[in-house]
Amino acid sequence: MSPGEDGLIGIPFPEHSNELLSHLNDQRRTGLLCDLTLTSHGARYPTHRSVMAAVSLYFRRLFGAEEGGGEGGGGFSVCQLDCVAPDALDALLEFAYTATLTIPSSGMRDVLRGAQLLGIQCVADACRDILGETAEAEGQEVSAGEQRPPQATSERTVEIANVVEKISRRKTDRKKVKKVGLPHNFSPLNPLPASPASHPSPASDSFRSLPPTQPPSPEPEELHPKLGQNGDPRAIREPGRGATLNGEFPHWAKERSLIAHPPPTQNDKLSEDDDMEGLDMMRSSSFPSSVADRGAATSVAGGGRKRKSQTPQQCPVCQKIIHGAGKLPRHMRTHTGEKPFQCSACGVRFTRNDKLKIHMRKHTGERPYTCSHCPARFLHSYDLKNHLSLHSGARPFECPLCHKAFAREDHLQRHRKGHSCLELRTRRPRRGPELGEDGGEKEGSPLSLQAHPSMFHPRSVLEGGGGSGSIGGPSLIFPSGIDRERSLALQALAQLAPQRLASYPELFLRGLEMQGGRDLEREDPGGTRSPALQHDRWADEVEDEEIEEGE
DNA sequence: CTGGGGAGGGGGCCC
DNA sequence: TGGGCCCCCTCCCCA
Repeated sequence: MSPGEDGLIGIPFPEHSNELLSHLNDQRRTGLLCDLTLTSHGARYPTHRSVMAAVSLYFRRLFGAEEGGGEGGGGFSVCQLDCVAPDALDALLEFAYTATLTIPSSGMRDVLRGAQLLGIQCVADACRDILGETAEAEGQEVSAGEQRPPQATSERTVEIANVVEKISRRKTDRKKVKKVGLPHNFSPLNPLPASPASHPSPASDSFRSLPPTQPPSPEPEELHPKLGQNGDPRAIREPGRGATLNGEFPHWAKERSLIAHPPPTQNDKLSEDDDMEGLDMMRSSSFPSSVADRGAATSVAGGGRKRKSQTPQQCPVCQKIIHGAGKLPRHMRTHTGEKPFQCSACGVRFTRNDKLKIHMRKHTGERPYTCSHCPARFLHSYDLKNHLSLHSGARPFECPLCHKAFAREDHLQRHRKGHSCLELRTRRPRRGPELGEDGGEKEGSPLSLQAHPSMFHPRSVLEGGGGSGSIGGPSLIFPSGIDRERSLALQALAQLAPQRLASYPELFLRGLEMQGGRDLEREDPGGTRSPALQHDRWADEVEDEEIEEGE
């Protein structure tokens, strides 16, 4: 084999990053190999310097300067971050190790503040979106220029101190998970804005002058760091070795060009060409989002990354292969529960605008599907199709057990599931392995109910608890109170389409709220709802019946 | 139990 | 590549 580039084979291990992160999180929780302790108001958080440097621009700069500056080979072991509320720091650490940000709405501002201070851009962006705030609004006061001199340090620190006090007062409602309101400009038939820039809500007073971390944007409201070299005067270095949150914030602007990405816009794709050091790191710490991404990952080693075709794409949550360009975001909404399309008449919300369009027919009275044999009109084409079978008298769907015929396949399914012919059902154990071989003879018949070996069998991340194939891996730790699947979905969405985080409030809160109700009921943890599984089981039953008839 | 309607979700086609 | 539109399938609910 030639040692040249042609001989290289890229074998992707898409779960590697997830497993790696998961193991690091385990180490963090057990204190294993922790070489850095973050403290905030007495709370201590063992962590890893490498992880923090990877996720936080602040720490990257801090440790980079530490090593480059020769401040000591051992480095800091304790970093006091009293300027970040303990809960927020906890949430940010959780994010760093799980790629999941789980916070109550009441703590959103604390986390935003912490993310800004620590230079965790994507978290800051997400929080800003949730709060309906724009970087522009926050930056109004500090828009004088990108290079605010360090003289601003003193006022900055005072503000931070005040802010932290406010944070402490607000912490009492830490546990209250409230639904964040939709953006004010949300309107029926008008999806949530795709860009946080379209959120006109001003930032809160206590927030305006915090050091911004918004990436460079063409808007004149571009923020600039206001925190001076002593960002937090109360942060003290512990005896011996310790670090304070200081020194590096003025350099945000310098490095921002490395991590920045344009504000989410319609064209905000994962532009691999951009040198998005920080964000790429964070993204890669999440999980593969699609088949295409896996392919892309294989070419990363070569330097320039190519974006392969997005079709088909694999759902990072349920692993399902989604066919069709642009269909994955649509599919992802089935996990996140995001319903950006709201009926202006009744307020019902939908995941898809075409569903909303059909729904609107109820209000407009439009029934475009008219029966040619009777005055019956229908909202759905499939209803008309079913209806026509009544005229024709066709009942192509026959129960293989009791031979009762139905005009609709779903009615046959219901019949089969019910007790109608339960007593006639299979009386022998399944013969699994032979199933696929016999299926062909029934192909094409509605009665066949044949198995489709090629059909995808979705693996529910909720079932079994094993989750070895799920994105986060079995050891990913998700805080109680948030649905695991939706947590994964949120991660995936953040990675797939950052611009869609404009609708993050809905997503996030769906994730927090979804603990029951119809949606969960419909998720069918047992997987029985999977069409493929259903067909397989039916095929088994039909096969059994055939055997019995043969006997 | 059955017929019918509404809705959720996936895929194909097109722009 | 993403979104709109449509068709299809499936499930749930109601009368």
